Amino acid sequence: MATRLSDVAARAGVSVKTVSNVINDYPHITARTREKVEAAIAALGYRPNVSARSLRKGRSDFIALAIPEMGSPYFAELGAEISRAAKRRGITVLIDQTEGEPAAEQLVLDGMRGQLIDGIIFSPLATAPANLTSADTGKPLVLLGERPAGGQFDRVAVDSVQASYDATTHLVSLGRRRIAAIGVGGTSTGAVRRKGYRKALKAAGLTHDPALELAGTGYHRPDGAASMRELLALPEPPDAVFCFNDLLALGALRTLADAGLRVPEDVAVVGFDDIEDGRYHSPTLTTISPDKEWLADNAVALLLDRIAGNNDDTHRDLTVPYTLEIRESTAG
Amino acid sequence: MATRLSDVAARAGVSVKTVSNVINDYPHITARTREKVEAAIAALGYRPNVSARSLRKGRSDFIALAIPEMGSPYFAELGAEISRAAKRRGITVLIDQTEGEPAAEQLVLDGMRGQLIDGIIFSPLATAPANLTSADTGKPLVLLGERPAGGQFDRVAVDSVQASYDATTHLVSLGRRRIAAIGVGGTSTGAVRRKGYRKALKAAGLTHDPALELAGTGYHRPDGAASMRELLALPEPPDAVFCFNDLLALGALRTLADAGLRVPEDVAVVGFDDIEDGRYHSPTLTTISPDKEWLADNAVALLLDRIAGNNDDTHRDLTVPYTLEIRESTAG
DNA sequence: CTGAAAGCGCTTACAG
DNA sequence: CTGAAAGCGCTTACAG
Repeated sequence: MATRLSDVAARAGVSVKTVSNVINDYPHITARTREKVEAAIAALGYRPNVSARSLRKGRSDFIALAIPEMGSPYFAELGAEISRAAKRRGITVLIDQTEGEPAAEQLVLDGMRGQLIDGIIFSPLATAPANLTSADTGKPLVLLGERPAGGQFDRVAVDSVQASYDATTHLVSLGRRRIAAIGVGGTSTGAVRRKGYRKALKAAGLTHDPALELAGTGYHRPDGAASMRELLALPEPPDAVFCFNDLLALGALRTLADAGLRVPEDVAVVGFDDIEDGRYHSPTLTTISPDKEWLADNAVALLLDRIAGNNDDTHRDLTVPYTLEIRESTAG
Repeated sequence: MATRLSDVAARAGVSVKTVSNVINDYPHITARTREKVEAAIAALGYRPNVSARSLRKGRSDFIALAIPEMGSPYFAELGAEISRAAKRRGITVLIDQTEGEPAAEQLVLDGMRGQLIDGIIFSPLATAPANLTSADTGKPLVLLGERPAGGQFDRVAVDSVQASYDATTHLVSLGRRRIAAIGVGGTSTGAVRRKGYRKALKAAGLTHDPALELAGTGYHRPDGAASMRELLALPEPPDAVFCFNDLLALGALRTLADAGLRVPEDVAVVGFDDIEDGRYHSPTLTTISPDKEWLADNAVALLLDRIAGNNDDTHRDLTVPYTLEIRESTAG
């Protein structure tokens, strides 16, 4: 039915081994032999069977990317970059949507893929560090995000404390004094970014007001919109808001527009992620812009290095470069 | 090294066949045997090797989704829905980013996946119908989008002519008379949506003005922004714009904001896709909203039906339900 | 229900 | 360079 290696060999008049050598770019093939084999491959439309290859070699050249949701712009953009970075290296990426559910994340770690993948890039949301430690994937794993890896795994992440410090300090430098934060709850992202936020307030001689720190229930536009409504209902509303991601900021901007408030005159807004929406929103959104291409490229490179067998015990922790992009939402 | 089926069999004190039967939910297993086997699986942490299974069965329970780019909101949202729909049925989705490049699309069709996948859901951009016809994937294929399938393949798509007619007619009903269109160029999407646009103008007794039909170079925000700038530079600028997707519309809104024009008072804007950004933009975006979950579920169901062996010759063409969501960009 | 065996399509020592 | 053969881990007739 499907053409096999042996069919190609027969047609080219060479051994199976030689065809395999050609396909895998092994040395010691004369140009003439290579030509013959390639002609036979083309004539038969032969494609190697990856299941068979993977079964035999124990390597598939597939890696998994496990993210909470691919419909969310930050993860969509990141997934696109990681796919590209992998493709450049001849690797295919399988994307797992965990929806942030512990069970789904555990499935990923348990090797749900049935030994098909060679390694995994994992952006955890629900899984606690303790569980991560016990996760015996048996495959190399690179962590994304602020969740501390406990020195167990390689990790690639923005220095969120410093970035949040910068974002908040920017608002301080504008003369704002009642600076709120949206997204402090739940995840470790919230905790880490709040740390930088508070640090900046302290450095500016401001005390943080618990009433201005909103947790919300998630990191999406509706959560930002709802949190902003709470802030506006305060006896003394804020004159600036640092949202812990752009989606929250976009939701907050929507609430401010509905309330007829001017941005940045009445309330200045800063986000985090630099997703494309923020660059076209009215007003355009000031934000922390991590270098996503750098992130993707280094995460893939790190993983492939481990897959290739580099197992030294010094687990690497890479810090993603970022910039603060000042746009209309803070600079009228 | 890795535990195998035979290890489980040995530990459970049963035959390899019995373990396989349990794993694959075959009948005629006593509860007691099943328990023993499941205990052994749990104790050993056994996971079936999908490469071996796929090699033997000729089926992997993997399908591919080939889209131009996963970083683009519409495709990101659609990909998320398709992943979910597939997961519900025990199927895993591999996502291929073609970047709309002919070579990449051809690779997909040539079965680059090396017979790993059971079928493919394909959203073509560059590949012409003629090439599609000749594509001998050897696997079931479901087409997405307006590109006519020529009766060759199953297809799931919005009735873009009708939807564009509705969008344009909505602008007419607002009393607008100089209604521009952005995105008429290049792709078959542009051609089809222009058809509906012109039809609506004609039905309203308006003639279409070539100066108001902008092709642009793509379907992203910058393209929409640039096209809108061209329209504003016209001696007689439009009083409404139908953008052939939301990204174009969001770019156009940005240009209008920069120009100090009011939406919808000066210019009304309609998009197509209903991506989440449009629901939070200021102003919120009126748009054609296809039922993405319906689309995803039916595309997956159609493909799995073919994979299961339904090969009747009546190729199916499913029409995705949609609504016109009227928001601030047309209803002040 | 069980057990022994073949075979899916590769890669890889092995002997030449 | 070639050729013959083993084996990756499954599933599946086959005989019982």
